Amino acid sequence: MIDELQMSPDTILPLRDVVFETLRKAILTGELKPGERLLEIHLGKKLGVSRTPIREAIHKLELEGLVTTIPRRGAEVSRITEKSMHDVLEVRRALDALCVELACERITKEELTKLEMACLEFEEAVAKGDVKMIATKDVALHDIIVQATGNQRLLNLITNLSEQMYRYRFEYIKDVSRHKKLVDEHRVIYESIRNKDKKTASEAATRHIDNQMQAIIERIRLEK
Amino acid sequence: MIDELQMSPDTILPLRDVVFETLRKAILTGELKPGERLLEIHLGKKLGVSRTPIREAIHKLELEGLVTTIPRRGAEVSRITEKSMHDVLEVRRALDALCVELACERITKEELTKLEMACLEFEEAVAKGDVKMIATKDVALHDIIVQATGNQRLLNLITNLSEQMYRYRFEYIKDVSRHKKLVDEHRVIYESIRNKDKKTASEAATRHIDNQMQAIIERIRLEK
DNA sequence: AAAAACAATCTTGTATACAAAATACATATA
DNA sequence: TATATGTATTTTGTATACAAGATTGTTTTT
Repeated sequence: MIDELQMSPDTILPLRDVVFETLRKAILTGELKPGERLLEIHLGKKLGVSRTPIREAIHKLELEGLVTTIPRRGAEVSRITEKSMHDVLEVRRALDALCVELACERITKEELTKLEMACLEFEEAVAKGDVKMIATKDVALHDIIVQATGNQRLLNLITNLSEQMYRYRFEYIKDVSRHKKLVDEHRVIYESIRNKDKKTASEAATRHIDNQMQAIIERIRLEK
Repeated sequence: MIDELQMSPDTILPLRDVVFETLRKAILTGELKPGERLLEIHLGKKLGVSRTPIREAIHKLELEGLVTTIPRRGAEVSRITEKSMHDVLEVRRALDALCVELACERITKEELTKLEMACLEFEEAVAKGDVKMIATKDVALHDIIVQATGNQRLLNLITNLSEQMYRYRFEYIKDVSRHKKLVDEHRVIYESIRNKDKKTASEAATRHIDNQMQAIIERIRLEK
């Protein structure tokens, strides 16, 4: 007899979710560009589904902030302005500071070990100079910290805010001269969390986002 | 000839938005109770519309966190747990602190005057002991501060988080013994924003939410 | 030639129909 | 009696049809 049997949960993912993920990815990777209109019939034909799941996916994307809709006119990919990105990063900075403070209080020994590992793996990626790997390891590291807060709502919000800056995630990594700074900042964050030193941790996290903000805003100005 | 003509924007509000507002209000006021199922045909009959706008409204509510849906089973009003409320308030506390800090930097003279007025009106309501009025003036006061940050994203997030605790908004006001504290806290917040004293302002804002948290969590424990 | 009026087309908003999955209840079986 | 099985009902998921508003281009008028 079988004691426990777990079925793969996404065997029959609803179409609307498939469409949502597809469009989301297309927007984040820049395949669908800011300002581009999202026509329901057109997308439906392209993806081989009816308008209904397309509509539902578009609405979900709207709530996530990735698309903007005008009544009786339809949806378009949200335009990114310097102001909107600044707004996002300003909030993100505060929430990241909150994250590390809460992590100081609540992180477990296991998570702390994982965090140290993530730091090392990040340094390794930097040593290799592999930009894609650096980005991946950076996300992994921050993920561990958010998880350690145990706050689901905080996790959701940070995930969403990160999404808004996805297109620019390489900007602050590409500049090799910043690499040492990045490694140092991660180390400070890790050590201050280990020492339960909230003040140092939150200052480091704030600086960390500040640096990214600078790089991203610079990039947006260039796009004009 | 007419130079400018502004049409009332909600003359032809889409049905889905009407339904959304209706359901939202019903949930916030407790007419629809946590755990209650939201059946599409049933709601459609009740509101005199088809399933389509109901579905779209439900999805929007889901993204706002007010309802939870299980695939192939449907939606129900989100259940409020002590943990989930704690998560919400923990984030809210940090964002409110951010708000007053940004307000210190960016508030205009006009907004500062409005804020002072709002403080006085709040005190007036407290003097009268009118709980409903106190709640209204409290919201108005905080609204001015969020507006003063000029950060649209922050405004959206705080609005959403406030929504999650709407049902409990009277809890910390009903207790008359807390009234003096509330008035004092508002005054400290106002004055420190005027003096551009970020530290004092953010500490006061944090305490302000902490007090609410205490009252609300207490209330939730009693409900069990 | 410029502005207004009109018509054709496109696109969203809403309703409805049908398919598939989940649930509940009754019946059969050990 | 407890468990399993089968069936009817309910409910969501998706497709499609139709109505109404928005857009565009053309024609008409001044």
